[in-house]
Amino acid sequence: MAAVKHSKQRQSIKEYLMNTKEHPTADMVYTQVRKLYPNISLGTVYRNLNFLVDQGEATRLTCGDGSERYDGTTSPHYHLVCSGCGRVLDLKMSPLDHINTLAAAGFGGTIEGHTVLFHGRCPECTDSSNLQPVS
Amino acid sequence: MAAVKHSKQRQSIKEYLMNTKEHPTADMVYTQVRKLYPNISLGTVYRNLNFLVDQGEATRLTCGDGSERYDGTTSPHYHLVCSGCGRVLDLKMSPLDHINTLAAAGFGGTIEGHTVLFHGRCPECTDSSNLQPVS
DNA sequence: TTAATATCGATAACTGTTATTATTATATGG
DNA sequence: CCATATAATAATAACAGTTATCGATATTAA
Repeated sequence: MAAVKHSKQRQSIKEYLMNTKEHPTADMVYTQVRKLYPNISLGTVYRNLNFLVDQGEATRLTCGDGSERYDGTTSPHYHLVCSGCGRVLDLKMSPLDHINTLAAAGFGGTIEGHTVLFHGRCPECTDSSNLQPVS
Repeated sequence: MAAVKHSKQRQSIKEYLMNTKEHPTADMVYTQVRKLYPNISLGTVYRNLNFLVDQGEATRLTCGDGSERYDGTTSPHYHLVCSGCGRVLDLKMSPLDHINTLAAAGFGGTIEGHTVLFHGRCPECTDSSNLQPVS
């Protein structure tokens, strides 16, 4: 049954995830939550991020930049990775359900879902031609 | 200028990539190419895979399964990751150019491209309900 | 053939993540 | 309110994938 117990650390990680639009990596979560709980361990951050994803309370994003990112918004939406500053932004567009049908056409198997990642430049980097990562 | 020199190892890696539909990881490439060049180093495999990607002669696929995969087919197409056997398969569907326009609508930045990864079950795993990875 | 240097093989180093373990915090029943 | 059981923690070791280093080797051009 594995009874779940509450912990301040997990709560803090969850609240940070739900209130940020940063799509943070585990290390970014660690940096933030350490401000409230200076003794928190990076292992605790990873363990709880995995826990939250398993519970469906967070989503893991694989953006191909070396480390996984986490998103407290679990409703389906798409992301853009900015080639200027490296940030990951939410895009306001409806779910592309029809592309599953397109993928299934002529394919003998089963399509269960998809992930889409757009790449390009965020509004700031489009305007300024900024090429540097944000600090 | 960095003059490029030919090497049997690189040639062998390139030929394997172009002739397989496996979407192999670096380690899978290493295993294969070692049959022809038993002394090849894993570092050489990584160096040349990166080289080929940089030259536009191969594509890197980030499938979120821990290691990068490589594809000798550089023309745009989409992939399915099978949740049964873990393989990555090509899908026969046309490029979804219109979704870049959808993403750009109401977004202040610039859309340069996208990647799509479908998840589901390959024909074999759909038929057999196989849950084990292929050997 | 020789000289210059790109590439190699071997291996160390690095990064992101997971596993281990003794200790601490949380929940529960008396 | 206290005792007990055990989930969660902090610290740290271990692990996997990848990159960097470096002396030796192979390729190219003169």
